[in-house]
Amino acid sequence: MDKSLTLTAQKRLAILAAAQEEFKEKGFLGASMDSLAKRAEVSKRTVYNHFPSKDILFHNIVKELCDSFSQAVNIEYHPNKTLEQQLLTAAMSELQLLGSECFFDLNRITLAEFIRSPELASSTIDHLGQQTDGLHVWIQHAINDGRLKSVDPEYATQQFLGLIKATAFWPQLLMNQEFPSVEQQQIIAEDAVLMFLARYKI
Amino acid sequence: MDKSLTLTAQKRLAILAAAQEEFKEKGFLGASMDSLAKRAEVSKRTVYNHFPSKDILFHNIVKELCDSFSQAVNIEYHPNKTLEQQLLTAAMSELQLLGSECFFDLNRITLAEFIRSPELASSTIDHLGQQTDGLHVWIQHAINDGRLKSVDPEYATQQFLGLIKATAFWPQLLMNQEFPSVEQQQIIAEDAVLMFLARYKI
DNA sequence: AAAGTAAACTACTCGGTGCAGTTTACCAAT
DNA sequence: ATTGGTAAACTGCACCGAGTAGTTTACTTT
Repeated sequence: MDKSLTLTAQKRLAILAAAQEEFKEKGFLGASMDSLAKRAEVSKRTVYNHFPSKDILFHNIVKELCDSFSQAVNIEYHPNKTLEQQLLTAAMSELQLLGSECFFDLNRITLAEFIRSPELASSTIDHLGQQTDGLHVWIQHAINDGRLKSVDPEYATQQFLGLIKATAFWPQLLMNQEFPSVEQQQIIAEDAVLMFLARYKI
Repeated sequence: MDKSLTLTAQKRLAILAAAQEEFKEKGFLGASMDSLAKRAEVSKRTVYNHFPSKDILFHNIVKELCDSFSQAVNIEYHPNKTLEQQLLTAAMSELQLLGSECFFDLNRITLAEFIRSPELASSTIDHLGQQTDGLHVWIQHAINDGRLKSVDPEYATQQFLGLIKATAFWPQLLMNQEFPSVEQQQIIAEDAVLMFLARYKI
């Protein structure tokens, strides 16, 4: 039971874990500090010793989840590889991100609040940076290299990701469909690449 | 002020309008019956005379919004028109739906709750039917007619709509970006059609 | 008489605090 | 190494003020 962790640290972890569950299940408003404390098997007073308020606890959870998948989708432009190959890699790595549990949890927790309060959204997005940045930079490079038609890279990125998320993100988030299998992911990625290049490749 | 409406009916409309605002701003949990009644300039008791509970009022709002745009996106397959032409029409009409205020309000109100509680989602979706049905039937027809590659129509529909929603729905819902102008809509629709047909046209 | 009204009221739940008493962690002295 | 002491952390409980959904009452308007 010791696990080489001071008891205080154990409690803290228990609180964070319980808070994550609670927020995930009930959202920010629905979550209750009493229920959360009970779930963590910790006195409510202890919760408040670690985190002064519900808001601060919530932001800690969000930040924790953000950091947990800081390995962004980094795609680098290689002039001597085919666009197909590079984009396919990007698509698969995006799919892996979408399928990862921590990323999904983060979205499940935050997006519901985003819809209601945009100011919360912006603060989190600032902290998160742009995980899509890699792709839109890649597109810019490909355009400069004369291999893609001139197009707003942000817009094209949205299209590409939208194509993937349409089948591998929104249905799972909104109607908890199951995440596509690896074979299905392959098809989704290939379709996205084919469609995208059919439109923009020179 | 009379407008040939019985006073009871006027109050009812005021309540529905106020409830819509309240739910839209604060979500189901955040909305308060007291605040709602004040907003409608109506006694709280009157609210409860019309709607026995908060849940029932909420479902009435959702149903009302659903019905308000019952004109679904109906696209019919015409064997002697070009696929481009038909799909473009469908895309534009989808964009018009996405841009319509009542449709957007419906989503703003419901999707946040959907993310949290899938069972609520399913009941509403049942009542809503499938606004995408038109398109997926169209795709099936085009496949049977030998003009599109064989593909799961549901999947292809998701891709097509995902392409459009990526720029004309999710950004507006989550980070309240402004809705694209008519010219931008035209571009979005054309891009979606071009990409889609480049992938699936025979 | 029917419907609407304000206001008080019930029976909660919520986030957050205060406090007395217990447990843990850690450091020093034996 | 065991002891003892101290400071910090944890506990449980009562409590606060505010706010919730929903009800009741007593009164007014139409």
